[in-house]
Amino acid sequence: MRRASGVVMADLANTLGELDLKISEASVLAVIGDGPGRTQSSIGRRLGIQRANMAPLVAKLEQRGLVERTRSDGRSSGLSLTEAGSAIVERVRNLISQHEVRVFTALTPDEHELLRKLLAKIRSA
Amino acid sequence: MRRASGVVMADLANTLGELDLKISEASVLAVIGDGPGRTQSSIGRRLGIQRANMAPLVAKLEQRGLVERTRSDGRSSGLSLTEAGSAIVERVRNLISQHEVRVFTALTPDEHELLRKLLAKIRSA
DNA sequence: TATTGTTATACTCTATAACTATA
DNA sequence: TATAGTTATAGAGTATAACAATA
Repeated sequence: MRRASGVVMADLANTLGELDLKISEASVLAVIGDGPGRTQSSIGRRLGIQRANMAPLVAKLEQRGLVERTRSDGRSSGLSLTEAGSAIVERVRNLISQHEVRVFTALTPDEHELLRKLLAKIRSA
Repeated sequence: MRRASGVVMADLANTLGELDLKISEASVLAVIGDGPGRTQSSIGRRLGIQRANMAPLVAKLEQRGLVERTRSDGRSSGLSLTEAGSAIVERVRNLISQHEVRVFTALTPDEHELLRKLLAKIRSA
């Protein structure tokens, strides 16, 4: 499992490198795109990224002008995509689609779907 | 996939920690147990560990008295388990069995087997 | 020329601890 | 007390480059 994951992640990392994004960064952007306004802690919990590691990650995305913070609370901000952020997320989604057909070409759609379900069972066990 | 792998590997690392072994170290010991006499480069190729990273790993196992080298070539040695090494490999195999039932408890044996096959397809694609 | 073992090095990912400010 | 953000730090895993000795 570790090695299959390694193969897939290496291809994904390579693909996203084209946009100068790490997998974790692209994931965060995608989550913000799905539903703006979440705090970085909340996004971290959803993605399994720790608070401590979200801080520099989000700071970098903000510095690149992809994400902006809107103060919601004295201690937290809701995150949303800038125009540039929305544009890059669209490109991310396209690249991920290409990546998926490339990596899962050895599997039928049914097998792909089954794999997702089996992995989800393990993740939540 | 990355996160499912993370869950499994975290449990395995924790389990093997009882023997003060990393996953990579236990893997190397198991491969040597399966067929003594291989060189460390050969073992590295089989496990996807680079030559450069095998050196300190094997040196550590040798220092712990688990592995010994038998000069085969002017530049390489065949690796085999010491008595202590054989003993620990047996404990490793038991711990891995326990780990597998624990982690794959959410899957039926058929699903477990299917998962193995799907992952193997991706690995070699 | 190619391979083995080795050292040094660096980057990523992940994890914990501790601190501040706020709820 | 609990939560959000932050900083610093440490442990793994993984990767490349370079070298000596040997095939």
